[in-house]
Amino acid sequence: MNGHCHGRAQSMERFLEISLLILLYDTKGYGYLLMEKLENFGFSSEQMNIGSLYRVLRKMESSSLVASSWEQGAQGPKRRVYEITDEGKRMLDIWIQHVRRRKETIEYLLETYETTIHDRMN
Amino acid sequence: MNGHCHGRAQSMERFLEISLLILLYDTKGYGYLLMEKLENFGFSSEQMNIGSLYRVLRKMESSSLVASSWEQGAQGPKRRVYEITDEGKRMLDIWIQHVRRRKETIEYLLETYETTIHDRMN
DNA sequence: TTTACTATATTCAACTTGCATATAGTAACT
DNA sequence: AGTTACTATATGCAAGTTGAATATAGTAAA
Repeated sequence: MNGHCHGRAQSMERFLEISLLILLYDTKGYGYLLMEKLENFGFSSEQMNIGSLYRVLRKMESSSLVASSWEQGAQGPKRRVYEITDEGKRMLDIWIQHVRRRKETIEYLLETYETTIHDRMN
Repeated sequence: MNGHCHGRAQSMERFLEISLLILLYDTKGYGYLLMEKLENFGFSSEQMNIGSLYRVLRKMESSSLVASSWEQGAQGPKRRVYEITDEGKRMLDIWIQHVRRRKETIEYLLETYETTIHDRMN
């Protein structure tokens, strides 16, 4: 039910979804691997929990942002491998615009903070 | 229980708390007024709900980030007026560092997105 | 006395999250 | 064959967060 105009604008989950869509834009990926790649996006394996990752991937599949299939890796159990869909690309495009606005907001906040503190120092 | 090392790193609520501390750094303020000022920080009065604002202000008082007192305005009912505490300033200082890191993460995400999309275009 | 506005606060249902746990295949060692 | 370790996916539950609606109440003008 979370289109681009409804629901919470930018929760951690939304940020996670966006990161995953970017990672999957290039190449397919499965949970455990994506987990590692997510570190670059600020989801360190300490604070990021694997259960949430699998949950959000299933949710993204149910809303057709990604599609999955089972693949046998070199060793270990089968992997559920995800790839991005056209709908996923379309949604990423929309969500990225929100991220840009969020970036501006953060910049405004930091500037305001620095101005406020600086004025206090003098 | 949310010190600077525990709990969710940057929910909307945390972002709201930081914005409020910055607003209160300069001058005292009360709920209804702060509501308007928050627009600059990306909390538009449409999407921002006043109930959440009052809730978070009370919570911030209970954790000693702000202190409140009742004041009679020019007209209308009394206002609960908040001011920042030393503890609030200390916490803001810590949280701002998190925001800076978050800004970097967002920049990384946007750069990665643009690179990914650009590569696809050629 | 009714309507509108300012102002604060609470309730409730729905959703989100972290943590723990369950399940299970592979692989190495004994 | 049994144990341990590792890879991999998934679910259950308690606690926390949120949005929307509602409650309360003072002021002020019609």
